[in-house]
Amino acid sequence: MDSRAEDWADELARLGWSSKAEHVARILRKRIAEGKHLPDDRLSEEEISKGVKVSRNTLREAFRLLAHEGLVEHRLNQGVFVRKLSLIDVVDLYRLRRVVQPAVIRDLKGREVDLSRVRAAVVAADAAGSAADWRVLGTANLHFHQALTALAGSTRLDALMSRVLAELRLVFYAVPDLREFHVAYRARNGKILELIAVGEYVKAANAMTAYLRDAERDLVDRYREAAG
Amino acid sequence: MDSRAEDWADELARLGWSSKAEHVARILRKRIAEGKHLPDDRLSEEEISKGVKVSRNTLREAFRLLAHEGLVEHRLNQGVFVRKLSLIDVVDLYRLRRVVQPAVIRDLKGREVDLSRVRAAVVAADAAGSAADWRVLGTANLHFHQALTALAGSTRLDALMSRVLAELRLVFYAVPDLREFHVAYRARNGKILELIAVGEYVKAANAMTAYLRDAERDLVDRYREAAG
DNA sequence: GCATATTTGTCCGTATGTATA
DNA sequence: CTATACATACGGACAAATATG
Repeated sequence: MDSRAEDWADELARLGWSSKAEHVARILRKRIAEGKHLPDDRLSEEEISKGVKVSRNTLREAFRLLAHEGLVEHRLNQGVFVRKLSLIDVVDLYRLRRVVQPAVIRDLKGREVDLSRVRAAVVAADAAGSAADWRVLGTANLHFHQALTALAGSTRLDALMSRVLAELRLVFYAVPDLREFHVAYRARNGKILELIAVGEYVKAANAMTAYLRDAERDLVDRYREAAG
Repeated sequence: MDSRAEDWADELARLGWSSKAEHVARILRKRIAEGKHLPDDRLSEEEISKGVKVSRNTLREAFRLLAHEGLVEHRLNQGVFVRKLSLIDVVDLYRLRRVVQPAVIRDLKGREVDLSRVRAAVVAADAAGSAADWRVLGTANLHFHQALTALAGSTRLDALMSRVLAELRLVFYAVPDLREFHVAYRARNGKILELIAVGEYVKAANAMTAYLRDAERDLVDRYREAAG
């Protein structure tokens, strides 16, 4: 995509520490999430290493990290590309979500739950409804699901869902206009939250299952007609 | 741990394909699983890069991969160490398993399932019962759970469980003698399999939940008295 | 507490192989 | 088919941090 020098400037500004490779990975992760690099874009080693001012060796370390997360793809001797997910990937992602997410809800029984973050995500989604960019709404919806799985209280599960939703965002970018899609499912998120709030965990879990099934079918259909 | 030259020879023998960094990562992953590098061992860059005959830069890429999987740990300016899991990690791992694994079983309802791989793992565990090394038995038990989650049919879920169980193996190495532990739970694996085989998915899922709860408590207790 | 040796973190130059115009 | 561009991998270099005596 773009690669003007000033484009990197602000990312470079806050050089919070960790290893340089992690830091660069974080920058790229964010840029991909924001759609600055779209699926199938090549991430040139030279261009980016110049942009973030790290050596190519260090940059390659960062690429490995992202490749491992499934955000970028290594094609041997061709470099790394922003991943373009196949239909198989979409199905796989939803299959995983249908296992994990309803289970998280079901397991809330008997525990005290703090729904504030979940509620905040729903509110944000409502607010984003009028926004021009559907990506804002899409992101809010993803936050809802992220916050929901966080209720399980496992950092590893959080990390998993974070990566799953990041991959899903790549799907969003590979499909033309998803405004309608995100709007349609926003309401259902709110319903699920309400069921949880009143302790109807089984119903909530079932609603989640149904939601995931419908969203998958919908997305698959759109994906099919978009590319192939 | 050990680092004699001939020790690397056989790993080097089959230079199956992929990038060199991936290949080195595979070797190290295997060596760690086999206990050749124990928790808290330092993995010297120079030593290993000499051993597998790759440059330090390439080795560092491999380290990043393993660090990302949680098998090794980067300590700034001290290098990478085989990860030593804390009690918090153990709890986190089991919390995740208690969400995912029973859910996988519950979702088998209405689908045709091929239990051959699961059955094979149980058989292997039985066979390993008389083996001198409890690690063989422990590995067989882990294979059982891996095969079970594979029934969900999601490659990402497989990858997740693969990493979770690899981390769990690190816990095993950090605790003195787990022979008794593994023997105790082998039987319960078999019971779960039988319940699944006759289509009693809910009972099987509950059995899995109970198993995970007991195993966690047991492991945590042993871990406590072992180190701290 | 200090000085030295060791090891990591980072970068560069370069040689080789691979894909694409 | 050749040329070009690029990724892969290597080895060397140096500063900075750490471990050791």
